[in-house]
Amino acid sequence: MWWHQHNLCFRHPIEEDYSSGDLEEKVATIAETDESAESEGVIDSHKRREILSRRPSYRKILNEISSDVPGVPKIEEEKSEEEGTPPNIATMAVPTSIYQTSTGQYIAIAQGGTIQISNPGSDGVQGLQALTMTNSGAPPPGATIVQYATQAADGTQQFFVPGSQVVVQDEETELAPSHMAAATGDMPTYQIRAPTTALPQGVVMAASPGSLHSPQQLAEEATRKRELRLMKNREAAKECRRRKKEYVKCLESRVAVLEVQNKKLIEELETLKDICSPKTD
DNA sequence: CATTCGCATCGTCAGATACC
DNA sequence: GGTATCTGACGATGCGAATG
Repeated sequence: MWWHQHNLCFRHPIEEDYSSGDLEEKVATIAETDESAESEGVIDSHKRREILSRRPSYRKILNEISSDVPGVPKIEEEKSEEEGTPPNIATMAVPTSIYQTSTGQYIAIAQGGTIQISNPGSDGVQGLQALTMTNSGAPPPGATIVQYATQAADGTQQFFVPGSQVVVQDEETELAPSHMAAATGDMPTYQIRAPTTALPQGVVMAASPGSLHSPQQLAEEATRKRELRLMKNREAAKECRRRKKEYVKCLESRVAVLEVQNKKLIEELETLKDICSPKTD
């Protein structure tokens, strides 16, 4: 029943990257066979159009599915990064801030001054590297942060962290022991430095709220807000696509189940026909 | 080897929807 | 009603296979 209702909701004039429209139609056809098209004519055209125009989110749809149908996995709220923590970072401090660099690396700054850096290409925070800052502390009041990194003129990577400091990736693995704990293997090493130059293009240091005065600061604030919005939307788009994939998978499995069910019913019907009208010859 | 094609993925925008 | 979130649409990019 739920499926029939959702099929009404799913019809959408234009499908996106994953054209699940055919699949949904297929499910609808099978479901109608399965449930004898009982709602046919029940919904008047106006109401139907209203329903068609509103498409609930994949999370909502799948969660409803999962509550109705045992075995259908639920889409978790924030599932990707928090849970499924790989064993190699199990002993690390819980990050309080996670930033992403322009190269796709993730930097997690934990309480106690631990910086965790994950390489791009790995899902979530796999491959995190722990770096302990000995000179880390609470950021000065009013100074907030920064989720950006840049390629410095000397080819090193710089990450900006709370406290107006810069995490600089060494070109050679040459560690500054007073600053960082030892990184193992061929992991890149990093140093905490005071920023030597003005912030690179694209890096915005946010001021504390209420301290914005000049048009330049207002513009910076606007830029920061935009970057934040874009970052959030980027993540939202990723999450949405993940949910859509899951949703399509769910539809596919539903199709498979209904096809088997349909086949069985047809066979049963044939058997009953044979029993009820035996051949005379 | 260069080009083309199809496909997957991503980032962004804009509009719809959900939430407070 | 304002803000946050979700998602369709679009364009860009990268990759592998097919083709000339």
